[in-house]
Amino acid sequence: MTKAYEKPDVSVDVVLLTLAEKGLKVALHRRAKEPYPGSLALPGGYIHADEDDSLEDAARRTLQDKTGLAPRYLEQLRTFAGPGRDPRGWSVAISYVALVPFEELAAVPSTVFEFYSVDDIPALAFDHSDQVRAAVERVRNKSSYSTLPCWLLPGKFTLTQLQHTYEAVFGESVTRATFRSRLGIKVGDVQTGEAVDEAGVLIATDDYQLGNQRPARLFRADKLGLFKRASW
Amino acid sequence: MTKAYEKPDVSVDVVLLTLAEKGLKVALHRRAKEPYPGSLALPGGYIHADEDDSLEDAARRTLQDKTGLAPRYLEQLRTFAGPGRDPRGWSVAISYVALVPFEELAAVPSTVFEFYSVDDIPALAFDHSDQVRAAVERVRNKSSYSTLPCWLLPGKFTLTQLQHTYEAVFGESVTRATFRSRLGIKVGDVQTGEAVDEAGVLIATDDYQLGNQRPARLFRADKLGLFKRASW
DNA sequence: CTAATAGTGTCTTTGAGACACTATGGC
DNA sequence: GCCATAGTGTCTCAAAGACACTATTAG
Repeated sequence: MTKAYEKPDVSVDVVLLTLAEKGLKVALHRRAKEPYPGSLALPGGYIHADEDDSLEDAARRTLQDKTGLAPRYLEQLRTFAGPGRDPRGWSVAISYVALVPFEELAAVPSTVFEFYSVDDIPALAFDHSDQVRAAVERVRNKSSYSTLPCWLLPGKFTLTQLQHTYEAVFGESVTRATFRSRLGIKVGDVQTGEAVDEAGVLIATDDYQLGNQRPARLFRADKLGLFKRASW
Repeated sequence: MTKAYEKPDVSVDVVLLTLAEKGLKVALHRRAKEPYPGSLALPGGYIHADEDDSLEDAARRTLQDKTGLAPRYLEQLRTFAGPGRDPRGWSVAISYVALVPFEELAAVPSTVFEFYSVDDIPALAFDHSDQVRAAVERVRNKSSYSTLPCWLLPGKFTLTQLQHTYEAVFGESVTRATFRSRLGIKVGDVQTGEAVDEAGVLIATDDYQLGNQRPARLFRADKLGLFKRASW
């Protein structure tokens, strides 16, 4: 009963998603080493028992090492495991989802990642295609009842930009008024600066985005807000 | 770069939940061995790389070995890990939630488990309290937009029993008509046997539960159904 | 002034939920 | 007949969403 079972390999993979003009994209890199050299894969790596204090730490360290990025949104997705996903044997991969504004990715050398539309994913190493599918499903689903899409935008954004983000995530359009009422923004509060979404998370700043039109108030979100009901 | 990092221990833990008269209960057993001998803990065990074909297999095997149970509902919850959760060092625990009808537990010897109300959990070994909390949160949340509570009932059940189950999970009552409309059951369809919930998962059988009143049609659910909108 | 986009008031329709009425068994 | 619980029809009120109107900038 106290037989020592062979320990499986344990790694952390990160599904890094961003929003480009044509919709959600996933960041993939080309593997150099065995197994699957030359294949596209998610960024990931082994846990470093001596330096990682948590799984999230390991995920952040992996991204930091490979790209220098520190994503503002990082969430555990699910754990993928089994005897067949890695030719070296029984393995465990704890998968994370990271959301990064497209603008931040300009700082990453273009040789590190290739970006692919999440609705048109090529063949990937290991079970990484499954991980991407699960991540996209999670993001779409969670966006329907939360302020999650805020993390695909820069720190400050207009309501119209946020609306376009939701529309890109879901591939569906709504009217401005409908969008705002879905967020739970009470009419009249945008101008007074008391605008607040249903979850009390969207914060009106005193800055405006100027341009060839009426200036638009800029908002920010500090934490994830959950709506009472799904709405998309 | 090819330094061999020490592999963490990997185990699977199961949060086994059931519904007794006074609400949701979690099954706990008293540990015999180190670490934490004498403490209450979740059932769990190491992965057996030679016999487990998946994580879910490992979870099922664990339950089978300890109790002989084969839960109809089993779902991966989340992975808990870190250097501090087990005194033996960096460890990874993939947590599963299992739902079992109270009736099925009669077959398990009463010495195996003690049942505790999920809203009044004692101190547990490792981070098992966190796991229970997360499991309950998941079950409550998912019940608000799915037919998940069906798995807390025997194979066939009346709509009233199902309503009582939802009410026990949430600790809140509604009228019969409200409950049925939440499921999306169209009026008039219960009697004709075409009754179907919003997700098309509740199946009307031809059996009725008799008693000192008008007989109630029995239903069954084969798979989990998701509603379009949360409703509790 | 016009063009362009931001913000809001109003109306319609849908649907959630409370209530009360009808149905059908055991006694 | 009565009691008890199952199943359903109806009404009300609130929220979702479309549309159109007003507001504020640049040029």
